[in-house]
Amino acid sequence: MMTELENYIQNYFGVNKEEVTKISSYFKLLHLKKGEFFLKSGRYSDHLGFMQSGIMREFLNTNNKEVTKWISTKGYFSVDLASFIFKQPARWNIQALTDCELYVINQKDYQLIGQELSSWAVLEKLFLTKCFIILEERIVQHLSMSAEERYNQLFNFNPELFNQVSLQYLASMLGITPETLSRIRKNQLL
Amino acid sequence: MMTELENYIQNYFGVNKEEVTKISSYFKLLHLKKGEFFLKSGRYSDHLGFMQSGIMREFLNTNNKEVTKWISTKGYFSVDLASFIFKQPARWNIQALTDCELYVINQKDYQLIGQELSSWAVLEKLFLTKCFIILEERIVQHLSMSAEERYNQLFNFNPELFNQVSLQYLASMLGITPETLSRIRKNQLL
DNA sequence: ATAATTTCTTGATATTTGTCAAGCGCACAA
DNA sequence: TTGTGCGCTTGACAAATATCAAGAAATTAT
Repeated sequence: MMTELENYIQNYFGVNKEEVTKISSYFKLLHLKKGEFFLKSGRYSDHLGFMQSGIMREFLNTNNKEVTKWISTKGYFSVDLASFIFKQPARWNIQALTDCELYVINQKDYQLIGQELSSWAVLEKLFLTKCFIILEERIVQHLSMSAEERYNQLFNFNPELFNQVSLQYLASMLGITPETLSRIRKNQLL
Repeated sequence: MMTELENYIQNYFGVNKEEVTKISSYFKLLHLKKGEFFLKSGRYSDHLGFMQSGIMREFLNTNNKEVTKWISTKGYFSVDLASFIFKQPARWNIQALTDCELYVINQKDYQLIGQELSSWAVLEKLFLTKCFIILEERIVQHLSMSAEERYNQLFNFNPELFNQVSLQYLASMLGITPETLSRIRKNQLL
């Protein structure tokens, strides 16, 4: 049976089975208990994670406010990209909201893949571009949509999230207060 | 004398002179008159541009609203990344607000660089990551800052912009109306 | 099961931001 | 010069969202 990671690489990047196996062999399975941190702000993000199961939250603290940037579920990569690539101290906290299974690769092995797999540069490019596009889409949403529209967008994209994750975190990720989210949701019922 | 592009590659990516010259030889200088489009939404973004001089605006139209994503000046790359990398129709319009000088490279030559320069994969990774980080920072701003705070951030980062670019575009880029920007600026004087 | 704690909802109110309409000022053209 | 148009500002008002406080609901711990 294939892991989520293998599925992802094969489907998203269109890589053949052999290479998929090769790539995924560099990753190791990591279990995180609910509440544990995959990364703490200020540390170095020296592992790239890919989520097999569970839910994680990426957030930071800034002028007394906690900002949730993203909720990751099955099929997402999890890393502080700036820290991982540029070897700076991490800005983000990444915490498990439930027990999680992650496939992780460390910096060193990540470098190794690049040396051993000629096709890796292309995959890496696609991966980074995808990360960029996701953020770009969110910027557009903030520049052109109301809180309610952003909520609908997120809800339609991933309704289950709202049963699995504390609403305060989703509110923060949408850039609104929990009270406003509560009222928007009430509105949607009418 | 070095071009902005060569400066950028050398300083930002820490590449030696020889490689810098090699890389920049793939780029060709392109002149754009004020008002001309470097890219139109729906077309394919088959050129990556690097700005030597002038100002360009990246925007799209969505439900009767024009959204300005970014104003590019000297030292910025200009491209619809999703279109350039994934070969999709472009989402963004890129238009010259003033006469512009761009160093451009087409898809084919871009591929070639990768094949001829072993170090290219690393540079590409850094480039894409930088693009990502810029957007990530903007997301954080929208999740945690008021319109006025975002204005101050942008103004402190690049005050000249407000003398060179129509305020309505800067308002759009900040995610606010021109009226609100006008009032914020009035406030700042007191 | 019960108590304790946290999260969610609701109401009242304040603040921020948007909308619409009018007027001002500057640039450019006839 | 004198319009003409466009972008910017201002005012009055409306809508969206935040804040604060209280209570209800859900979750967690004892």
